[in-house]
Amino acid sequence: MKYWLMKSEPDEVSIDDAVRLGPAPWFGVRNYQARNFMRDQMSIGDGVLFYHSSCAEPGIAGLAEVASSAYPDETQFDPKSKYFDPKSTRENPRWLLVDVKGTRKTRLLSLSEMRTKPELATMTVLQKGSRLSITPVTEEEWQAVLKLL
DNA sequence: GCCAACGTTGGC
DNA sequence: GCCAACGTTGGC
Repeated sequence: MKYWLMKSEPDEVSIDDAVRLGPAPWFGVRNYQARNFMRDQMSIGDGVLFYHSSCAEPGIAGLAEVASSAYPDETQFDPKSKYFDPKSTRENPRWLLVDVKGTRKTRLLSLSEMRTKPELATMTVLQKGSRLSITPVTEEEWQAVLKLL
């Protein structure tokens, strides 16, 4: 059992959407490190901190869990999608994803509040220059976040 | 809209 | 394989 923080723009998919939809493909990741986490390290049932980014109040907005193993992201094959990748083929797909199931909306633990908590200071998402949309969360960090929600 | 930080691309 | 140029992320 591992833990993760996954960023989503609430204008695209919010925690409300994720809870309502149930298990849904986490499409659109186009970064190799983030892809590799999904491909190599995620397992069904892993805990996910659902983070709202690029919005008025960025922060952790709810909880979710990994709901599938990795499989190809269909949007890479769709020329009409903004995630289309002309260099990818069905025989050798470049981009994989997992299904993520929103489990519950929580209070918003804002980025600014997170920065005030010493017990969260080790979180990758808080490190300077960190931009990855998927980052691992330690057991200690996970427990510390849960206590604050 | 700005810009720091980081990732990717492509010429050599 | 290096690295400059360019693109993207994402908070502010």
